Amino acid sequence: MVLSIKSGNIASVKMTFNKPNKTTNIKKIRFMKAEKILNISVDCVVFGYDVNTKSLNVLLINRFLESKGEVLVDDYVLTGYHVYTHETLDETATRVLKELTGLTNQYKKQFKAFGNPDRLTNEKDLLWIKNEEFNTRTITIAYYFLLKTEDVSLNNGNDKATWFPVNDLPILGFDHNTIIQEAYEDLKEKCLSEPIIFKLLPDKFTINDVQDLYESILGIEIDNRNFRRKLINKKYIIALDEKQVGVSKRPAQLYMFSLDIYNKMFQKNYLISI
Amino acid sequence: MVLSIKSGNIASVKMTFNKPNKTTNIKKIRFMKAEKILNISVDCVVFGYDVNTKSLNVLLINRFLESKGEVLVDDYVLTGYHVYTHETLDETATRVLKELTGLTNQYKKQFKAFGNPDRLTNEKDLLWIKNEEFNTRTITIAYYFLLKTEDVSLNNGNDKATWFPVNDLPILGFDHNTIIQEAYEDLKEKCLSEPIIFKLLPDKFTINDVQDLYESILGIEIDNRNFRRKLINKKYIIALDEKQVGVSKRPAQLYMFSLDIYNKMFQKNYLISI
DNA sequence: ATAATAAACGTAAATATGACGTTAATAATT
DNA sequence: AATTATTAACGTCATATTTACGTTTATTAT
Repeated sequence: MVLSIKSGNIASVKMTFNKPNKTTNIKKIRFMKAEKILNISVDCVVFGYDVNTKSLNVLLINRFLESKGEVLVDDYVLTGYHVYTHETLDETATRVLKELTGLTNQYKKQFKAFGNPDRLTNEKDLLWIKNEEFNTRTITIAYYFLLKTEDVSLNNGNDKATWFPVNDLPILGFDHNTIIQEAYEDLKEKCLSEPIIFKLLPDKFTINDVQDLYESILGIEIDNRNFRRKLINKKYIIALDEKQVGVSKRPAQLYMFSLDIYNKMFQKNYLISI
Repeated sequence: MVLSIKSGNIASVKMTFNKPNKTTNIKKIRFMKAEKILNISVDCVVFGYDVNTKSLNVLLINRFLESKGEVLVDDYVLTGYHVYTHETLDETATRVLKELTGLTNQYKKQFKAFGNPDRLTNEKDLLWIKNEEFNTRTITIAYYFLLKTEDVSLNNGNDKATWFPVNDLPILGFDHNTIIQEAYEDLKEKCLSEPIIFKLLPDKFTINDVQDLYESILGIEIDNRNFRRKLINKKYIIALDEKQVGVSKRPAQLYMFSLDIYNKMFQKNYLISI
């Protein structure tokens, strides 16, 4: 959306941002008695994996602010919004994702709160905040989502959302580079011990797809023969009666992941590995 | 401390709580220009291990509120306080621990934010909040600390702090049972892959001390012979020229943990165990 | 038919784990 | 001074897992 606003110290302002537009928002507030908590927000690191380009991406939105023909701010930030008084933190995160992508029921994890007093105090952030209704001393609860890049259509028009490879991010507004970095660290760790890798892959995948994804996330090389054996032996990795189509070499066997079987088989092992 | 306060709907109130008393606090605010953020707090789960009784404990403080001779609230809660505008979340946690125990430089971890709209809405909580300066819609950033029970002297007089075994907690105020439960789950997980166990033990310990602690935390039995072999083979578990003293059976070898050696040896292994 | 390519399978050594039996050292007791 | 009780500490073997490679097979393109 593009808005013309008069507010703060800046006389005439054009700005774009990922949030419900003012009119809709006011209606919503009157109807649901929703009130934003002005110093508490949720920011979402949306990880999307592109199985074709083998790229782990983060969804960012353009933060654009112009006054009297001068571009004041033009960079990228995470998607996020204030917590409403009536909702849980999880609900805020779910709402934010839905408003940006239309998606619900994606894997989501609250991984850390960021609350340094100086987290919103660089020059561009201050310019931006002047035109927003929020507090400089805002604490944000950060979540990350895991989904498939292909599930998100970026043709919604209004939101200037763009995928960036997680290893090739621009300098972001606020403390959002830090937030992504910490989300990524958490993802690296968690994908080793929980089957969340499959949240990033299509329902039908090849063993090599899984390996490529692990290599993308972890930045390492894995021996294909050992990896293949390991995965195939898992009861919850199920070979389908299907093979790849449209490939110009020997087509690979397709598999699926069964969360049901995983959960039934799962038993905490207390292996101490320090 | 014991305070007599007139505020809210309750005419004459006696209350005790773990926080800087009003006078000190106001002075501090004037001097440092400290201002509490009224809807953001930090709560601390202080885990303390008692190597003698082999008990993993949580430090709780008594929440007591009396009006006209009637006891309105008399239960336990975690220690916590509002975040000041000038401080980071980590600093808040450090401050809260120091005010309760006098301790600094203890292992600390931010593990989750709790922000359900109904988290402070049971009867006792509402009574309590009436006499406090904070918002019913408060979000708390929860930390846990790992230390030795013996390092905390509870004879400070004012604070009614008490150790409770983590597996035998009373019903707590606010959502503090939930918070402790989640801290405990995080601790269970983390102690398997990081050498944080040693934060709970004295500098000099026996192999059996470590095993007992693991068994306390995880609630499992471990084969002593296999566990011993495993630990002794670690380069960073260093045998000292000392043995236990004052035991009435064969005294055990004392060991120490070298974080230096651990860090030098440490290299991330990307073992995929899903 | 043949070549090129990637998928898929195989093998052996090294390492780690789990289950259990045995020995050694010390303090208390006689 | 010898004996006993008790806990610390060491040892062994079978099995499972990991690592490091070599080999075969199926498919498409030529």
